[in-house]
Amino acid sequence: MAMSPHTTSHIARSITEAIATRRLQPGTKLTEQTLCQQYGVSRTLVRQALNQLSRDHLVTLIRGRGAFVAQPTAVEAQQVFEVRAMLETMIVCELCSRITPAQIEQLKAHLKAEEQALGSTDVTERTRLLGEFHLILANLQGNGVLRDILSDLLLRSSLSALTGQSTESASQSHAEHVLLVQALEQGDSLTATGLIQAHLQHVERNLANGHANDHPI
Amino acid sequence: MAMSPHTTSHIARSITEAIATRRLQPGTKLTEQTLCQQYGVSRTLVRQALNQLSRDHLVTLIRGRGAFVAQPTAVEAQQVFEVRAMLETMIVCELCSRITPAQIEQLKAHLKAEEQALGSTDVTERTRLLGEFHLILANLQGNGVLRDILSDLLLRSSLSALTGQSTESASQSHAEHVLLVQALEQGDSLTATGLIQAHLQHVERNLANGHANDHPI
DNA sequence: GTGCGCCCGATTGTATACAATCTGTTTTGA
DNA sequence: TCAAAACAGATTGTATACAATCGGGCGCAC
Repeated sequence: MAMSPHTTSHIARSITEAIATRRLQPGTKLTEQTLCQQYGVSRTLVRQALNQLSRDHLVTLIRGRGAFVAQPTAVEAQQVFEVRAMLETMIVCELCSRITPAQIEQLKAHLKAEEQALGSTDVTERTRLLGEFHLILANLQGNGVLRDILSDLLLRSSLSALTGQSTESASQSHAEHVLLVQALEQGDSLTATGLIQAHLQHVERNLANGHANDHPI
Repeated sequence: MAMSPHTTSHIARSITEAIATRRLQPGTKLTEQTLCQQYGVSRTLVRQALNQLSRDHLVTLIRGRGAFVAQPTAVEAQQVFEVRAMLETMIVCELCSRITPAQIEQLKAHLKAEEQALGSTDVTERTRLLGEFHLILANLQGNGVLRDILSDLLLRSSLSALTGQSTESASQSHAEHVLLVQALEQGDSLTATGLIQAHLQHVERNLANGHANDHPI
Protein backbone atom coordinates (compact mmCIF):
# COMPACT_ATOMS: atom_id res chain seq x y z
CA MET A 1 0.00 0.00 0.00
CA ALA A 2 2.99 2.32 0.45
CA MET A 3 3.69 4.53 -2.57
CA SER A 4 6.13 7.28 -3.32
CA PRO A 5 5.50 9.87 -6.04
CA HIS A 6 3.56 13.03 -5.28
CA THR A 7 2.37 11.50 -2.12
CA THR A 8 -0.30 13.96 -1.01
CA SER A 9 -2.33 13.87 -4.19
CA HIS A 10 -1.79 10.14 -4.39
CA ILE A 11 -3.31 9.65 -0.95
CA ALA A 12 -6.19 11.95 -1.84
CA ARG A 13 -6.87 10.05 -5.05
CA SER A 14 -6.67 6.75 -3.28
CA ILE A 15 -9.20 7.78 -0.64
CA THR A 16 -11.37 9.40 -3.31
CA GLU A 17 -11.48 6.16 -5.21
CA ALA A 18 -12.29 4.24 -2.06
CA ILE A 19 -15.20 6.57 -1.42
CA ALA A 20 -16.41 6.46 -5.02
CA THR A 21 -16.37 2.69 -5.03
CA ARG A 22 -18.03 2.56 -1.59
CA ARG A 23 -15.20 0.74 0.09
CA LEU A 24 -15.42 3.70 2.44
CA GLN A 25 -19.01 4.40 3.38
CA PRO A 26 -20.44 7.79 4.38
CA GLY A 27 -19.84 8.58 8.03
CA THR A 28 -16.74 6.42 8.34
CA LYS A 29 -14.14 7.91 10.65
CA LEU A 30 -10.80 8.50 8.97
CA THR A 31 -8.22 8.33 11.71
CA GLU A 32 -4.97 10.03 10.80
CA GLN A 33 -2.72 7.51 12.51
CA THR A 34 -4.35 4.65 10.63
CA LEU A 35 -3.90 6.34 7.28
CA CYS A 36 -0.28 7.12 8.17
CA GLN A 37 0.45 3.44 8.59
CA GLN A 38 -1.50 2.47 5.48
CA TYR A 39 0.41 4.86 3.26
CA GLY A 40 3.69 4.81 5.13
CA VAL A 41 3.96 8.56 5.56
CA SER A 42 3.76 11.05 8.39
CA ARG A 43 0.62 12.81 9.56
CA THR A 44 1.65 15.92 7.64
CA LEU A 45 0.87 14.40 4.26
CA VAL A 46 -2.23 12.61 5.47
CA ARG A 47 -3.61 15.84 6.86
CA GLN A 48 -2.89 17.64 3.59
CA ALA A 49 -4.82 14.96 1.73
CA LEU A 50 -7.75 15.16 4.15
CA ASN A 51 -7.85 18.92 3.75
CA GLN A 52 -8.01 18.55 -0.01
CA LEU A 53 -10.81 16.01 0.26
CA SER A 54 -12.63 18.31 2.61
CA ARG A 55 -12.59 21.05 -0.02
CA ASP A 56 -14.00 18.54 -2.49
CA HIS A 57 -16.87 17.90 -0.06
CA LEU A 58 -15.96 14.24 0.10
CA VAL A 59 -14.78 14.45 3.70
CA THR A 60 -16.14 16.43 6.62
CA LEU A 61 -13.61 17.88 9.04
CA ILE A 62 -14.89 18.50 12.54
CA ARG A 63 -12.56 20.52 14.66
CA GLY A 64 -11.10 18.45 17.44
CA ARG A 65 -12.95 15.35 16.31
CA GLY A 66 -11.27 14.46 13.06
CA ALA A 67 -12.23 13.54 9.52
CA PHE A 68 -15.28 11.60 8.39
CA VAL A 69 -16.48 10.49 5.00
CA ALA A 70 -19.12 13.06 4.11
CA GLN A 71 -22.81 12.27 4.53
CA PRO A 72 -24.64 14.67 2.25
CA THR A 73 -28.14 15.53 3.32
CA ALA A 74 -31.06 14.87 1.00
CA VAL A 75 -31.26 18.60 0.29
CA GLU A 76 -27.60 18.79 -0.65
CA ALA A 77 -27.91 15.75 -2.90
CA GLN A 78 -30.86 17.32 -4.65
CA GLN A 79 -28.92 20.55 -5.10
CA VAL A 80 -25.96 18.71 -6.57
CA PHE A 81 -28.24 17.09 -9.11
CA GLU A 82 -29.87 20.41 -9.88
CA VAL A 83 -26.52 21.96 -10.74
CA ARG A 84 -25.54 18.91 -12.74
CA ALA A 85 -28.77 19.21 -14.70
CA MET A 86 -28.00 22.86 -15.45
CA LEU A 87 -24.48 22.20 -16.65
CA GLU A 88 -25.07 18.95 -18.48
CA THR A 89 -28.09 20.36 -20.27
CA MET A 90 -25.93 23.19 -21.55
CA ILE A 91 -23.17 20.78 -22.51
CA VAL A 92 -25.49 18.52 -24.44
CA CYS A 93 -27.14 21.47 -26.10
CA GLU A 94 -23.83 22.82 -27.35
CA LEU A 95 -22.58 19.42 -28.40
CA CYS A 96 -25.59 18.92 -30.65
CA SER A 97 -24.39 21.62 -33.00
CA ARG A 98 -20.67 21.01 -32.62
CA ILE A 99 -20.06 17.32 -32.24
CA THR A 100 -17.82 15.62 -34.80
CA PRO A 101 -18.11 12.10 -36.20
CA ALA A 102 -14.91 11.12 -34.40
CA GLN A 103 -16.42 12.26 -31.12
CA ILE A 104 -19.57 10.28 -31.82
CA GLU A 105 -17.34 7.26 -32.34
CA GLN A 106 -15.65 7.88 -29.01
CA LEU A 107 -19.02 7.92 -27.28
CA LYS A 108 -20.14 4.76 -29.04
CA ALA A 109 -16.95 3.00 -28.02
CA HIS A 110 -17.71 3.93 -24.45
CA LEU A 111 -21.28 2.66 -24.79
CA LYS A 112 -19.88 -0.66 -25.93
CA ALA A 113 -17.70 -0.82 -22.83
CA GLU A 114 -20.73 -0.03 -20.68
CA GLU A 115 -22.65 -2.82 -22.30
CA GLN A 116 -19.91 -5.31 -21.58
CA ALA A 117 -19.70 -4.19 -17.96
CA LEU A 118 -23.44 -4.65 -17.58
CA GLY A 119 -22.98 -8.34 -18.26
CA SER A 120 -20.02 -8.78 -15.96
CA THR A 121 -20.12 -9.11 -12.20
CA ASP A 122 -17.72 -6.25 -11.59
CA VAL A 123 -20.12 -3.76 -10.05
CA THR A 124 -17.35 -1.27 -9.35
CA GLU A 125 -16.25 -1.15 -12.97
CA ARG A 126 -19.84 -0.85 -14.15
CA THR A 127 -20.42 2.06 -11.82
CA ARG A 128 -17.22 3.74 -12.90
CA LEU A 129 -18.04 3.45 -16.58
CA LEU A 130 -21.58 4.74 -16.17
CA GLY A 131 -20.24 7.79 -14.36
CA GLU A 132 -17.40 8.30 -16.79
CA PHE A 133 -19.88 8.71 -19.62
CA HIS A 134 -20.87 12.08 -18.21
CA LEU A 135 -17.24 13.12 -17.87
CA ILE A 136 -16.64 12.27 -21.49
CA LEU A 137 -19.50 14.54 -22.49
CA ALA A 138 -17.89 17.35 -20.50
CA ASN A 139 -14.54 16.67 -22.10
CA LEU A 140 -16.01 16.76 -25.58
CA GLN A 141 -17.49 20.14 -24.85
CA GLY A 142 -13.91 21.29 -24.32
CA ASN A 143 -14.22 23.60 -21.34
CA GLY A 144 -11.70 22.52 -18.71
CA VAL A 145 -13.19 24.63 -15.96
CA LEU A 146 -16.55 23.04 -16.60
CA ARG A 147 -15.04 19.58 -16.67
CA ASP A 148 -13.40 20.06 -13.28
CA ILE A 149 -16.61 21.31 -11.71
CA LEU A 150 -18.62 18.46 -13.15
CA SER A 151 -16.02 15.97 -12.01
CA ASP A 152 -16.47 17.24 -8.47
CA LEU A 153 -20.24 17.05 -8.72
CA LEU A 154 -20.08 13.50 -10.05
CA LEU A 155 -18.09 12.38 -7.06
CA ARG A 156 -20.52 14.09 -4.73
CA SER A 157 -23.36 12.38 -6.54
CA SER A 158 -21.83 9.03 -5.80
CA LEU A 159 -21.63 9.96 -2.13
CA SER A 160 -25.35 10.61 -2.08
CA ALA A 161 -26.09 7.08 -3.16
CA LEU A 162 -26.93 4.86 -0.27
CA THR A 163 -25.78 1.28 0.02
CA GLY A 164 -27.12 -1.52 -2.10
CA GLN A 165 -27.14 -1.96 -5.82
CA SER A 166 -29.55 -2.50 -8.62
CA THR A 167 -28.59 -4.12 -11.87
CA GLU A 168 -31.91 -2.96 -13.21
CA SER A 169 -31.29 0.76 -12.78
CA ALA A 170 -27.77 0.33 -14.11
CA SER A 171 -29.08 -1.09 -17.35
CA GLN A 172 -31.68 1.66 -17.48
CA SER A 173 -28.91 4.24 -17.18
CA HIS A 174 -27.04 2.60 -20.00
CA ALA A 175 -30.14 2.55 -22.18
CA GLU A 176 -30.62 6.26 -21.59
CA HIS A 177 -26.99 6.90 -22.48
CA VAL A 178 -27.57 5.12 -25.78
CA LEU A 179 -30.60 7.23 -26.56
CA LEU A 180 -28.70 10.39 -25.71
CA VAL A 181 -25.86 9.55 -28.09
CA GLN A 182 -28.42 8.90 -30.83
CA ALA A 183 -29.93 12.33 -30.30
CA LEU A 184 -26.45 13.89 -30.29
CA GLU A 185 -25.60 12.16 -33.54
CA GLN A 186 -28.73 13.55 -35.13
CA GLY A 187 -28.06 17.00 -33.71
CA ASP A 188 -31.49 17.00 -32.14
CA SER A 189 -30.88 19.38 -29.27
CA LEU A 190 -34.43 19.41 -28.01
CA THR A 191 -34.53 15.64 -27.64
CA ALA A 192 -30.99 15.48 -26.28
CA THR A 193 -31.54 18.07 -23.56
CA GLY A 194 -34.81 16.42 -22.62
CA LEU A 195 -33.09 13.06 -22.39
CA ILE A 196 -30.23 14.25 -20.19
CA GLN A 197 -32.64 15.96 -17.82
CA ALA A 198 -34.87 12.91 -17.61
CA HIS A 199 -31.82 10.72 -17.12
CA LEU A 200 -30.53 12.76 -14.21
CA GLN A 201 -33.99 12.79 -12.68
CA HIS A 202 -34.13 9.01 -12.86
CA VAL A 203 -30.73 8.63 -11.26
CA GLU A 204 -31.63 11.10 -8.55
CA ARG A 205 -34.89 9.32 -7.89
CA ASN A 206 -33.14 5.99 -7.61
CA LEU A 207 -30.73 7.46 -5.08
CA ALA A 208 -33.57 8.96 -3.09
CA ASN A 209 -35.38 5.65 -2.83
CA GLY A 210 -34.79 3.89 0.45
CA HIS A 211 -33.39 0.75 -1.15
CA ALA A 212 -31.36 2.90 -3.47
CA ASN A 213 -28.58 1.66 -5.71
CA ASP A 214 -24.89 1.99 -6.11
CA HIS A 215 -24.30 3.68 -9.41
CA PRO A 216 -23.80 7.43 -9.13
CA ILE A 217 -24.52 8.16 -12.74
CA MET B 1 -2.26 42.11 11.40
CA ALA B 2 -2.05 39.19 13.83
CA MET B 3 -5.39 37.53 14.51
CA SER B 4 -6.53 34.52 16.46
CA PRO B 5 -9.78 32.68 15.71
CA HIS B 6 -9.91 29.86 13.16
CA THR B 7 -6.57 30.90 11.93
CA THR B 8 -6.23 28.87 8.74
CA SER B 9 -9.48 29.97 7.15
CA HIS B 10 -8.82 33.49 8.40
CA ILE B 11 -5.50 33.61 6.61
CA ALA B 12 -7.08 32.16 3.47
CA ARG B 13 -9.87 34.74 3.56
CA SER B 14 -7.42 37.53 4.16
CA ILE B 15 -5.29 36.57 1.19
CA THR B 16 -8.38 35.98 -0.91
CA GLU B 17 -9.58 39.47 -0.17
CA ALA B 18 -6.17 40.88 -0.98
CA ILE B 19 -6.27 39.13 -4.33
CA ALA B 20 -9.85 40.17 -5.06
CA THR B 21 -9.06 43.79 -4.31
CA ARG B 22 -5.83 43.62 -6.31
CA ARG B 23 -3.57 44.44 -3.42
CA LEU B 24 -1.91 41.21 -4.47
CA GLN B 25 -1.42 41.08 -8.21
CA PRO B 26 -1.27 37.95 -10.36
CA GLY B 27 2.16 36.38 -10.35
CA THR B 28 3.16 37.74 -6.96
CA LYS B 29 5.29 35.34 -4.99
CA LEU B 30 3.79 34.38 -1.65
CA THR B 31 6.72 33.50 0.58
CA GLU B 32 5.73 31.37 3.53
CA GLN B 33 8.10 33.00 5.99
CA THR B 34 6.74 36.42 5.17
CA LEU B 35 3.14 35.35 5.68
CA CYS B 36 4.13 33.67 8.96
CA GLN B 37 5.38 36.97 10.31
CA GLN B 38 2.40 38.91 8.97
CA TYR B 39 -0.12 36.62 10.64
CA GLY B 40 1.97 35.64 13.62
CA VAL B 41 1.63 31.90 13.12
CA SER B 42 3.85 29.02 12.13
CA ARG B 43 4.37 27.76 8.61
CA THR B 44 1.93 24.93 9.25
CA LEU B 45 -1.09 27.18 9.17
CA VAL B 46 0.22 29.32 6.34
CA ARG B 47 0.77 26.24 4.23
CA GLN B 48 -2.73 24.99 4.98
CA ALA B 49 -4.13 28.29 3.82
CA LEU B 50 -2.04 28.27 0.65
CA ASN B 51 -3.24 24.76 -0.12
CA GLN B 52 -6.83 25.87 0.25
CA LEU B 53 -6.27 28.83 -2.04
CA SER B 54 -4.59 26.56 -4.52
CA ARG B 55 -7.73 24.44 -4.70
CA ASP B 56 -9.73 27.60 -5.29
CA HIS B 57 -7.46 28.34 -8.27
CA LEU B 58 -6.45 31.63 -6.70
CA VAL B 59 -2.89 30.50 -6.02
CA THR B 60 -0.57 28.33 -8.07
CA LEU B 61 1.68 25.96 -6.17
CA ILE B 62 4.88 24.97 -7.94
CA ARG B 63 6.72 22.14 -6.30
CA GLY B 64 9.98 23.29 -4.80
CA ARG B 65 9.38 26.86 -5.91
CA GLY B 66 6.53 28.00 -3.73
CA ALA B 67 3.18 29.76 -4.05
CA PHE B 68 2.25 32.47 -6.53
CA VAL B 69 -0.93 34.42 -7.07
CA ALA B 70 -2.54 32.67 -10.03
CA GLN B 71 -2.26 34.12 -13.54
CA PRO B 72 -5.16 32.66 -15.49
CA THR B 73 -4.59 32.36 -19.21
CA ALA B 74 -6.94 34.04 -21.64
CA VAL B 75 -8.43 30.65 -22.45
CA GLU B 76 -9.10 29.88 -18.82
CA ALA B 77 -10.66 33.26 -18.27
CA GLN B 78 -12.94 32.71 -21.22
CA GLN B 79 -13.91 29.29 -19.90
CA VAL B 80 -14.71 30.71 -16.48
CA PHE B 81 -17.03 33.21 -18.09
CA GLU B 82 -18.62 30.52 -20.22
CA VAL B 83 -19.51 28.50 -17.13
CA ARG B 84 -20.74 31.60 -15.36
CA ALA B 85 -22.98 32.34 -18.32
CA MET B 86 -24.41 28.83 -18.17
CA LEU B 87 -25.15 28.94 -14.47
CA GLU B 88 -26.30 32.54 -14.22
CA THR B 89 -28.58 32.15 -17.20
CA MET B 90 -30.25 29.22 -15.47
CA ILE B 91 -30.46 31.14 -12.20
CA VAL B 92 -32.05 34.16 -13.81
CA CYS B 93 -34.44 31.98 -15.79
CA GLU B 94 -35.66 30.23 -12.66
CA LEU B 95 -35.87 33.42 -10.66
CA CYS B 96 -38.21 34.94 -13.23
CA SER B 97 -40.97 32.54 -12.29
CA ARG B 98 -40.17 32.28 -8.60
CA ILE B 99 -38.99 35.63 -7.35
CA THR B 100 -40.95 37.27 -4.53
CA PRO B 101 -41.61 40.99 -4.00
CA ALA B 102 -39.38 40.89 -0.92
CA GLN B 103 -36.54 39.51 -2.99
CA ILE B 104 -37.07 42.20 -5.60
CA GLU B 105 -36.76 44.73 -2.80
CA GLN B 106 -33.50 43.16 -1.67
CA LEU B 107 -32.11 43.51 -5.17
CA LYS B 108 -33.26 47.10 -5.44
CA ALA B 109 -31.64 47.93 -2.13
CA HIS B 110 -28.41 46.53 -3.48
CA LEU B 111 -28.76 48.56 -6.66
CA LYS B 112 -29.07 51.66 -4.53
CA ALA B 113 -25.85 50.77 -2.75
CA GLU B 114 -24.15 50.25 -6.11
CA GLU B 115 -25.32 53.65 -7.27
CA GLN B 116 -23.86 55.33 -4.21
CA ALA B 117 -20.57 53.52 -4.66
CA LEU B 118 -20.38 54.67 -8.27
CA GLY B 119 -20.22 58.23 -7.04
CA SER B 120 -17.65 57.61 -4.35
CA THR B 121 -13.93 57.25 -4.83
CA ASP B 122 -13.74 53.87 -3.13
CA VAL B 123 -12.95 51.69 -6.10
CA THR B 124 -12.58 48.61 -3.96
CA GLU B 125 -16.03 48.96 -2.47
CA ARG B 126 -17.53 49.62 -5.88
CA THR B 127 -15.91 46.50 -7.27
CA ARG B 128 -17.07 44.44 -4.32
CA LEU B 129 -20.66 45.59 -4.65
CA LEU B 130 -20.82 44.99 -8.39
CA GLY B 131 -19.58 41.46 -7.88
CA GLU B 132 -21.83 40.83 -4.92
CA PHE B 133 -24.86 41.48 -7.08
CA HIS B 134 -24.27 38.19 -8.84
CA LEU B 135 -23.86 36.37 -5.55
CA ILE B 136 -27.18 37.75 -4.37
CA LEU B 137 -28.85 36.35 -7.45
CA ALA B 138 -27.37 32.95 -6.67
CA ASN B 139 -28.52 33.21 -3.07
CA LEU B 140 -32.05 34.07 -4.10
CA GLN B 141 -32.17 30.99 -6.27
CA GLY B 142 -31.58 29.06 -3.06
CA ASN B 143 -29.17 26.33 -4.16
CA GLY B 144 -26.19 26.36 -1.81
CA VAL B 145 -24.05 24.14 -4.00
CA LEU B 146 -24.63 26.48 -6.90
CA ARG B 147 -23.85 29.51 -4.77
CA ASP B 148 -20.51 28.07 -3.68
CA ILE B 149 -19.50 27.24 -7.23
CA LEU B 150 -20.47 30.66 -8.47
CA SER B 151 -18.63 32.29 -5.61
CA ASP B 152 -15.49 30.51 -6.72
CA LEU B 153 -16.00 31.52 -10.33
CA LEU B 154 -16.53 35.13 -9.34
CA LEU B 155 -13.22 35.23 -7.55
CA ARG B 156 -11.51 33.65 -10.52
CA SER B 157 -13.14 36.23 -12.76
CA SER B 158 -11.59 38.99 -10.72
CA LEU B 159 -8.21 37.36 -11.14
CA SER B 160 -8.60 37.46 -14.89
CA ALA B 161 -8.93 41.20 -14.85
CA LEU B 162 -5.71 42.92 -15.69
CA THR B 163 -4.55 46.04 -13.97
CA GLY B 164 -6.13 49.41 -14.46
CA GLN B 165 -9.65 50.55 -13.89
CA SER B 166 -12.51 52.13 -15.72
CA THR B 167 -15.25 54.13 -14.06
CA GLU B 168 -17.11 53.97 -17.32
CA SER B 169 -17.46 50.20 -17.50
CA ALA B 170 -18.41 50.13 -13.83
CA SER B 171 -21.35 52.37 -14.46
CA GLN B 172 -22.27 50.31 -17.49
CA SER B 173 -22.29 47.20 -15.31
CA HIS B 174 -24.54 48.93 -12.85
CA ALA B 175 -26.92 50.02 -15.61
CA GLU B 176 -27.14 46.45 -16.83
CA HIS B 177 -27.87 45.25 -13.31
CA VAL B 178 -30.74 47.70 -13.15
CA LEU B 179 -32.20 46.45 -16.40
CA LEU B 180 -31.88 42.86 -15.24
CA VAL B 181 -33.78 43.54 -12.04
CA GLN B 182 -36.53 45.18 -14.08
CA ALA B 183 -36.85 42.11 -16.26
CA LEU B 184 -36.89 39.89 -13.17
CA GLU B 185 -39.62 41.98 -11.63
CA GLN B 186 -41.73 41.60 -14.75
CA GLY B 187 -41.00 37.88 -14.91
CA ASP B 188 -39.73 38.31 -18.45
CA SER B 189 -37.39 35.36 -18.64
CA LEU B 190 -36.45 35.85 -22.27
CA THR B 191 -35.31 39.42 -21.69
CA ALA B 192 -33.67 38.56 -18.38
CA THR B 193 -31.60 35.68 -19.72
CA GLY B 194 -30.59 37.77 -22.71
CA LEU B 195 -29.51 40.59 -20.42
CA ILE B 196 -27.40 38.44 -18.13
CA GLN B 197 -25.65 36.85 -21.09
CA ALA B 198 -24.97 40.21 -22.71
CA HIS B 199 -23.81 41.58 -19.38
CA LEU B 200 -21.29 38.80 -18.86
CA GLN B 201 -20.08 39.22 -22.43
CA HIS B 202 -19.47 42.90 -21.81
CA VAL B 203 -17.57 42.26 -18.63
CA GLU B 204 -15.50 39.56 -20.30
CA ARG B 205 -14.76 41.83 -23.23
CA ASN B 206 -13.65 44.60 -20.91
CA LEU B 207 -11.29 42.22 -19.16
CA ALA B 208 -9.92 40.99 -22.44
CA ASN B 209 -9.11 44.50 -23.60
CA GLY B 210 -5.51 45.43 -23.08
CA HIS B 211 -6.29 48.44 -20.93
CA ALA B 212 -8.91 46.41 -19.12
CA ASN B 213 -10.56 47.43 -15.90
CA ASP B 214 -10.71 46.46 -12.29
CA HIS B 215 -14.22 45.26 -11.65
CA PRO B 216 -14.68 41.54 -11.84
CA ILE B 217 -18.42 41.63 -12.24
C1' DG C 1 -30.11 3.08 40.66
C1' DT C 2 -29.21 7.13 38.30
C1' DG C 3 -27.18 11.44 37.17
C1' DC C 4 -23.34 14.52 37.44
C1' DG C 5 -18.48 15.53 37.53
C1' DC C 6 -13.73 14.43 37.20
C1' DC C 7 -9.80 11.95 35.36
C1' DC C 8 -7.22 9.53 31.78
C1' DG C 9 -6.19 7.69 27.27
C1' DA C 10 -6.46 8.81 22.64
C1' DT C 11 -6.70 11.93 18.83
C1' DT C 12 -6.24 16.17 16.81
C1' DG C 13 -4.02 21.07 16.38
C1' DT C 14 0.15 23.75 16.14
C1' DA C 15 4.96 24.56 16.25
C1' DT C 16 9.52 23.33 15.40
C1' DA C 17 13.37 20.63 13.59
C1' DC C 18 15.54 18.41 9.90
C1' DA C 19 16.07 17.07 4.87
C1' DA C 20 15.71 18.13 0.08
C1' DT C 21 15.54 21.38 -3.60
C1' DC C 22 16.09 25.51 -6.02
C1' DT C 23 18.40 30.12 -7.39
C1' DG C 24 22.10 33.03 -7.87
C1' DT C 25 26.88 33.67 -7.62
C1' DT C 26 31.44 32.56 -7.85
C1' DT C 27 35.18 30.13 -9.44
C1' DT C 28 37.78 27.54 -12.58
C1' DG C 29 39.25 25.85 -16.88
C1' DA C 30 39.67 26.18 -21.80
C1' DT D 1 36.19 36.20 -22.19
C1' DC D 2 32.84 32.85 -21.75
C1' DA D 3 30.79 28.72 -20.24
C1' DA D 4 30.01 25.25 -17.11
C1' DA D 5 30.34 23.28 -12.63
C1' DA D 6 30.21 23.82 -7.80
C1' DC D 7 29.25 26.22 -3.70
C1' DA D 8 26.20 29.13 -0.49
C1' DG D 9 22.07 30.97 0.98
C1' DA D 10 17.46 30.73 1.15
C1' DT D 11 13.05 28.44 0.61
C1' DT D 12 10.23 24.64 0.45
C1' DG D 13 8.96 19.53 1.71
C1' DT D 14 8.48 16.13 5.30
C1' DA D 15 8.78 14.33 9.85
C1' DT D 16 8.57 14.70 14.63
C1' DA D 17 7.64 16.83 19.13
C1' DC D 18 4.71 19.26 22.10
C1' DA D 19 0.14 21.39 23.42
C1' DA D 20 -4.79 21.43 23.41
C1' DT D 21 -9.04 19.12 23.06
C1' DC D 22 -12.33 15.41 22.95
C1' DG D 23 -14.69 11.02 24.47
C1' DG D 24 -15.22 7.42 27.60
C1' DG D 25 -15.14 5.41 32.07
C1' DC D 26 -14.95 5.48 36.82
C1' DG D 27 -16.48 7.20 41.17
C1' DC D 28 -19.24 9.89 44.10
C1' DA D 29 -23.28 11.99 45.75
C1' DC D 30 -28.13 12.10 45.92
